[in-house]
Amino acid sequence: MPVDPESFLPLTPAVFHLLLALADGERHGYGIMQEVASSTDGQIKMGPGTLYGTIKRLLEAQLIEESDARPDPALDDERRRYYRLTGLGEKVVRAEAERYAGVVAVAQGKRLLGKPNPA
Amino acid sequence: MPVDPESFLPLTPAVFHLLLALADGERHGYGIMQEVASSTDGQIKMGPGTLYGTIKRLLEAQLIEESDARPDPALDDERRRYYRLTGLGEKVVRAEAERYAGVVAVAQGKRLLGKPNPA
DNA sequence: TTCAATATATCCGTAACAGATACATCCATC
DNA sequence: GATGGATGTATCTGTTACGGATATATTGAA
Repeated sequence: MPVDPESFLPLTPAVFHLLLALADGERHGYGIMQEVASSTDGQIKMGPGTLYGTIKRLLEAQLIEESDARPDPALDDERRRYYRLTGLGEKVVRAEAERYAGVVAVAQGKRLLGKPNPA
Repeated sequence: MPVDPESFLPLTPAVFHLLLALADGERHGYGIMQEVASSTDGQIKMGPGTLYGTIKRLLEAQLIEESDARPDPALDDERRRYYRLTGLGEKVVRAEAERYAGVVAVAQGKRLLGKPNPA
């Protein structure tokens, strides 16, 4: 067991949201910003300072890596740099998601929330 | 509508865990520390620096207030200072809990988590 | 051609975090 | 009665993350 994903927890909100944005496929920086904003319904807006600073730290920690893969050249933009989760990054984001679920369960136990909607 | 609870969001993790610890009744500082540790299964450990600094800021923001109420004198300790949520504090912690639930739903949508356990 | 949106990147002030330190009391044990 | 660990509050301070401002350039629509 080389690295324990749990040792990265808890993640800062910026780190978690960034990893979460990459959880369903690679994206470029600006696309991460948009995904965070849209998936949180505009509640979280990551500015460029937070975005690129966090990307740099996540690259160093090897939770994400840059990708050479390019989408359909017709849709591409030369300036873009694409990133994806590493294997470790995926384990970490999953562990943090589970921690979040645990916190939500605590909040439910204290009757701050309605019971989960089994839709 | 004097103050919008949403305007406090997102809370920092320390603030959220502290408010959550008070959500089911008043506690003293040290008791908050213990509740945070036990409710998160030891994953979150709040040291005294974070604890008392955060309490001070939450008092100023009027999300919590000090309580004069004393439990059974036989079980009490003179040194303790008890805190409880204000009406605003409760609205804020509920709003943040809902935001957390939303993030968990996003993680579920990206298949990072099993479906919620309808136990 | 003009302008907003896209796209990446750095700089830096502010604020939160978190460990170290301090000090006192309570309580169980020897 | 002494000792020591847990309880309890509080401050100080170094480190770090955050986040707005700024810079620069390209794309694409009007």
